[in-house]
Amino acid sequence: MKGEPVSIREISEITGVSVATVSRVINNTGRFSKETEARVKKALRDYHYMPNLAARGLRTKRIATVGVVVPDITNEYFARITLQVQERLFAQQYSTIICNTDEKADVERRHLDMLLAQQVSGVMYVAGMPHAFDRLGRLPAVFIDREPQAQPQSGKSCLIGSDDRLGGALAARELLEKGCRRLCVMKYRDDVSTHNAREAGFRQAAREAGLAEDAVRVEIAAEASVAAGAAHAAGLWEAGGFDGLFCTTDALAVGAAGALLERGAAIPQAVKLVGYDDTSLARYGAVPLTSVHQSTEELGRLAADTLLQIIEGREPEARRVQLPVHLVVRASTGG
Amino acid sequence: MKGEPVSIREISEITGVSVATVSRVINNTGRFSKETEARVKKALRDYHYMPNLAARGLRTKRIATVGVVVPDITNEYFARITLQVQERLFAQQYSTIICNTDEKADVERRHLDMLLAQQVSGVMYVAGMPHAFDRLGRLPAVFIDREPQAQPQSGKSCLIGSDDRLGGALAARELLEKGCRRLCVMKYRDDVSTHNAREAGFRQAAREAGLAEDAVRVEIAAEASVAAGAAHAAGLWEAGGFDGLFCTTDALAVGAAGALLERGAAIPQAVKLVGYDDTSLARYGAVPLTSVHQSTEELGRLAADTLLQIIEGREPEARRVQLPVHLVVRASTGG
DNA sequence: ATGAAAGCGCTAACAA
DNA sequence: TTGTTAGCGCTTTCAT
Repeated sequence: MKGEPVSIREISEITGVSVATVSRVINNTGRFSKETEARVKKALRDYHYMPNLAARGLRTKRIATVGVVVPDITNEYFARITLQVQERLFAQQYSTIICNTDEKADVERRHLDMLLAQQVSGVMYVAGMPHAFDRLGRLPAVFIDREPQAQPQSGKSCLIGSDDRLGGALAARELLEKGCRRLCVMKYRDDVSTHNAREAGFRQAAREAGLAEDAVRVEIAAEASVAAGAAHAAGLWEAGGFDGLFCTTDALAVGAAGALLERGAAIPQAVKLVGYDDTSLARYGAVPLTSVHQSTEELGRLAADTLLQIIEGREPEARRVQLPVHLVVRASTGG
Repeated sequence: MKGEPVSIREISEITGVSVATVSRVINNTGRFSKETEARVKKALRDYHYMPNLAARGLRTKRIATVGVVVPDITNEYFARITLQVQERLFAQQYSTIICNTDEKADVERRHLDMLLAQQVSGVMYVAGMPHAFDRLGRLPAVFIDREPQAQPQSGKSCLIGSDDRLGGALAARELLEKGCRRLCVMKYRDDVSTHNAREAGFRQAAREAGLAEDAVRVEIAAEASVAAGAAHAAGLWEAGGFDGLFCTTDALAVGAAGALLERGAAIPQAVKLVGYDDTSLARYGAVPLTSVHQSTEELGRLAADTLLQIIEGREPEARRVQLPVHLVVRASTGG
């Protein structure tokens, strides 16, 4: 089928026009007659010409590839965003190199070095932990979801997120409305902007509903896993109990649900539970989980478009976006 | 932090040796004195030299990048394999471009063209549907999980899979052992090698246990989704019922479980259910699901190593591998 | 042990 | 409208 790839020079020889003209036709730059255009295009097709992207990249110093840095691609929520970003960029003829950091700074650093060596034209951080910024320089970058601690000063970066405070508030209001008074928040780490904002929104809503400042207990989980959720929920329950629990991630909530049921705490009768991200675990889990839904489609789409705008030198529509979220109510708060 | 990237030529000027020698030191080829080596390496470090991969790729006609083609990265099973592959390749200094095809032939074709234009040194198909082979040519390729219909003749490709017949047989034996006699298989499509093998293994085991040839009903789902599983299970149930159902994918099984419970069919008392892939949905779903477990770690690791072997001209350890699978028994078959 | 120089495929001045 | 040419950063003969 496909022997050696044919180069622009061979097309030039075949058609009898110069390589420059062939290049012009390929890139639709400069001028050329309708007639040569037709001849060249025919040859391009007949010989299955494919541009050598390495050569083009070397010459132009930019390549239609962006890096996507994500902590864990097996996390459904991240995967959905990543997929959306990839599809959107692909539609604009960009390829994406997806890099999984496992939340490890040194892995992220190596990935970034590699992306820079590839001369990628931009980097998308999906829920990126704020690590290897020094490497980024003036490279166009868009951050989805999590806010980096130190914005690279270049002014070339944007933050596309959801309204996490609102998400936390929605969770609190749901629990309060369903009669809960002894509230807990189980959040993932203490240094992740989104999870902190969820907690803050939750507490504020609780305060506004008249609860005492210290009425909301907070538990911090080092991992966003089902196992961690179970362990922490067990601890909380034995340490005195509660009637409403907000977990800043569905996986934690699923773990909590399991541990609580095991201990005889009926959901939603004895304890009501709210998760975050509205993943399939929330929909199909043992206890259908009330959860805060973020639009991954919108997030990914907007982030991809914004990154392209920065790359192409246009002014991005917005440097800081907070998309709305909504609550999906299920059995874990009584339907 | 990071200004313009420094080139090999600048390092040459800084150290006073020729670019050729710098290149030799970088790639550890040819000869050079200990002394120049030290001087060059110091400069490399001091000035944060990063090779321009486009230039290198242009010159050597090969780039340490492979494409990974996957139908749906939001599928946990595929994501786990993909992640494993990516990590393994990354450890060997290869980057991966992950391409999501959504099972669409034209999307796959465009991805493949792009990968070829990038001059990737190989392609990994994760559960690839057998489409755009004509494009592949002699490019090293490894197929994980699904068998392509037309093997590219190059002899440059391998198939790394699990023992799907065994998986089907394990499912059948479990159902039979737990007393089921009216068996159904719900499988994903009719043209996917793995799912066909699962069905075949299931039927064979049923036969060997003395069931009549036509005692196993087969239902084909066009999508591997929870919704499709629910719809087909409902149809099957109303069409006459069964007491044992094997779904070739967990998502189908989860959907089936929901639909059956809705119709008053208790699991596992009235109906026993086996899924496939042992995803988190099986572990944490409404009905803990007995499921066939494949080692995604092993699959990904082996596939990555094999692809590298082919790329680097070594003889791959095996052209056709079938890894063992095992059954994880949970409540859906009575624990 | 090291250097000079060619050239990978392409784009972008500059010329004609 | 088209052609000529330089050169992107790197590796790799071929000299020395």
